[in-house]
Amino acid sequence: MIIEDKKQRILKASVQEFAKNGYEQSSTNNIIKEAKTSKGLLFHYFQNKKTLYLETVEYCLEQYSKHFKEHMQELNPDIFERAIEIGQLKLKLFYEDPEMYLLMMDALSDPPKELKAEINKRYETILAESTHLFFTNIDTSPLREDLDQNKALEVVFLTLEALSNRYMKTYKNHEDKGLADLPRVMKEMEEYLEMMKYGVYKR
Amino acid sequence: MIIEDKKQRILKASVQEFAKNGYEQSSTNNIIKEAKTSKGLLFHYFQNKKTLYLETVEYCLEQYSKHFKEHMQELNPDIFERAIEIGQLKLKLFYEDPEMYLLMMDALSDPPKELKAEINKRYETILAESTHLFFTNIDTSPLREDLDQNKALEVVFLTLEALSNRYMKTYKNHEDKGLADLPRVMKEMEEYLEMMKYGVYKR
Amino acid sequence: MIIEDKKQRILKASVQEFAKNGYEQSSTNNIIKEAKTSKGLLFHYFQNKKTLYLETVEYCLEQYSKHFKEHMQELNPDIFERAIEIGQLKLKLFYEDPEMYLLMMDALSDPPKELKAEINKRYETILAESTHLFFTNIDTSPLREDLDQNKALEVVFLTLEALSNRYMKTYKNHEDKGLADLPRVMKEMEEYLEMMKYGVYKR
Amino acid sequence: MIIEDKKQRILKASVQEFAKNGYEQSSTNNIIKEAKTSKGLLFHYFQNKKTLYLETVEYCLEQYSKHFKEHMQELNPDIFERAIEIGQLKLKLFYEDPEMYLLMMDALSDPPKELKAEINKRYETILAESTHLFFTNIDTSPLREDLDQNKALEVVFLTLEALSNRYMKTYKNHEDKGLADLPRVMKEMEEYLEMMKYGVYKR
DNA sequence: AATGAATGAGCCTTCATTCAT
DNA sequence: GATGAATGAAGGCTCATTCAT
Repeated sequence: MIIEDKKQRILKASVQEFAKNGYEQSSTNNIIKEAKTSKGLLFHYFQNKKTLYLETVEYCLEQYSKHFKEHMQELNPDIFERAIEIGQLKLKLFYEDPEMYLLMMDALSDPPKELKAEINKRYETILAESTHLFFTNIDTSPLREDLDQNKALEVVFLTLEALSNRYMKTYKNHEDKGLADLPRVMKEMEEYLEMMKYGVYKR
Repeated sequence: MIIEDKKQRILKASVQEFAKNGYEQSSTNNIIKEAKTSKGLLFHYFQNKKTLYLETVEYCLEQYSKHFKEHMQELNPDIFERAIEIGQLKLKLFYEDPEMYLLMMDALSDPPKELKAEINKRYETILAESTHLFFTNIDTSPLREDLDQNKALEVVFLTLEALSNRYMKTYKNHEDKGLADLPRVMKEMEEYLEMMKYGVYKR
Repeated sequence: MIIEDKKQRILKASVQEFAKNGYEQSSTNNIIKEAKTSKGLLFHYFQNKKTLYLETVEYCLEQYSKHFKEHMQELNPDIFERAIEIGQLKLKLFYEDPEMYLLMMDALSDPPKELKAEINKRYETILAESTHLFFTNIDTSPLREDLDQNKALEVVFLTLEALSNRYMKTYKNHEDKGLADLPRVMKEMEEYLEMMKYGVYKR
Repeated sequence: MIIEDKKQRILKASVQEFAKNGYEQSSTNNIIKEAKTSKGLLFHYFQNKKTLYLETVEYCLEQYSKHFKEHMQELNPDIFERAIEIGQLKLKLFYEDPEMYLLMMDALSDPPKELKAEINKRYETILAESTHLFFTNIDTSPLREDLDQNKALEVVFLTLEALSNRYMKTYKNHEDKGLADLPRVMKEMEEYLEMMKYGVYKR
């Protein structure tokens, strides 16, 4: 703990810096200033910027999945209920530490091209698992029978993603970094999912 | 024409560089190398990197809206038909010059921090107009009456955006820069929109 | 006249720019912007920056000595009266066009080292003449006999110079470029010279 | 000592470069070439050119006032004796390290526009003190009673300054950088002051 | 006469990384 | 483990000057 102090501080500072500025635009100088430590030490623990980024992302992911597992209840077989539950959980985690969440998302969905190969290779299992989590053991009986079932499930997934992207972009664009109130956002999410459920047109 | 030669080449090279690397990570060195011209000339035409970026984006937007207007048919009052038409048109424009399209999108949706204010100010009208284009004179009679109508329309818009984002990301992530075949993508888009229309659950 | 229009404008703009920023720090870009003409023309009339500077200084000197001769009265044989007259005249010329005066002084007393040789060679006659003007046909009879006469005269010259330097520096340091009122400055000058007088004159 | 080696060398080289070329015209490239070190190190110690200049001037001033205090004797109450003593001391210091002295003088009397505000603020106390040193505890009894006493003292100060300016300019203009022999210059200074003396003193 | 396109050297500054202590 | 001195390549940008038109 005490011995890990400095390394921890570097990691924490890295989360902030990378989340704010992205990989290339982040500076190890800023990081050590924020972490109140020295250049040498940073490169002693993490051989180079790449490694630092990779381990920072790894650190975020560990935190994330630890919390995720803690709060994860039994999965609801109804795709919409499940989407709401997962969406709510993600929102809660985002609220707890927005920078950590943002960095993780950014790293996974739009990694620095220098590291794309490495990151993709490293996390394809995780990504697959998390997708699996969403789609597995779904009760497909309420689905319209004339639809390609995979596509039907996927459109729910897609909508959830779109909402989350939009919300995160809103957060990033605001200077004050204030968070919209959680219940309102959850409400909105449910409304949109509801429309997916039964469509927007009369039959 | 001949006189504008070099300036054009700088602009073209800028589109490529900025689309590929983003604002900060792009290098004027790369641009002049690509445009086969000199540092001095670049800064003779464009006072600084900011201006170069701004004018490059402007150039993309002009090209885009010129083509857009050319191909724009009369707007269909049915929201889904309209979404399909607009979606198809955007896809076609994207196919014609993907980098130009990407840069424009990037600049508008996630501008470099340093230029955010300027870009937002400059294009808020355009953005408003293009949103207006989507939502104006829609026949709302087929919409379910128990829904908030604005939200209903918006969810269609959101879905279209989500699909387009996903598709663009796929393009960007592929090294070979091959384009998926157009008809297939259009087909997919229609399927997803269809699900929005009547929902994914039985009634 | 009309044909010389542009050349004149370049010259005028050069006076301003060189007076404000000195030789090296001045930019031909600023000059053509101020003169509302083109790069090409500047280098057509004046082959290079050096020549431009030299001719600008020459232009100032011509203006200066033209005015000087116009207003020059018969020289008073009393060294103090003469100092006052010359001092007043210089002050008046400075008031008429401060930048022109400043540039000229600067060029002669502290030329850009690249041009030092050239300027010194070109103006040593003028400098000699102007010094001669001060010292020639002085009535030395009131001077204390125990003094080296040349030194006695020179100390008057030196005092005049010191006052003028101090005044010019004051002008340059003020942002607003306001000029102290002329009569007050002349009064001050006379007071200082008066003190000198009893030092070098018999009683 | 050993550890400060490179920083010292940069400082020394800066004194030379800035004294020779002035602030804007000096190049950090020249400085590192002279100091036989690297670009990176210069900006590691001094964040930017401004800071480098400021710290270089500071360094000169420290050296100067250290030496000044060391050699300063009790102040003579006679204004001319005091002027001679101070003049001699300054001359000696100038002889010991002309570039250092020149840079300091230049920075205080004609600072780079960009830094004028900062320098003035930083050194107004020093300037005030050094002026105070000249004028404090003067025996005014030998002064002519018909004169404004402050002006009388000031004219002595002004003369000393004028002489020193002239001498420094002579030094700067000579390519060979040879120094006129010290005793001769001191002699000359005394002669000029002597002439002043009878102007402001009673007989 | 008049324009401004075109050039490349040079400017200050930032950066990730290495290494001696 | 911990520091920060040291490096040089690369960044955006300015400059005087030339030249085709």
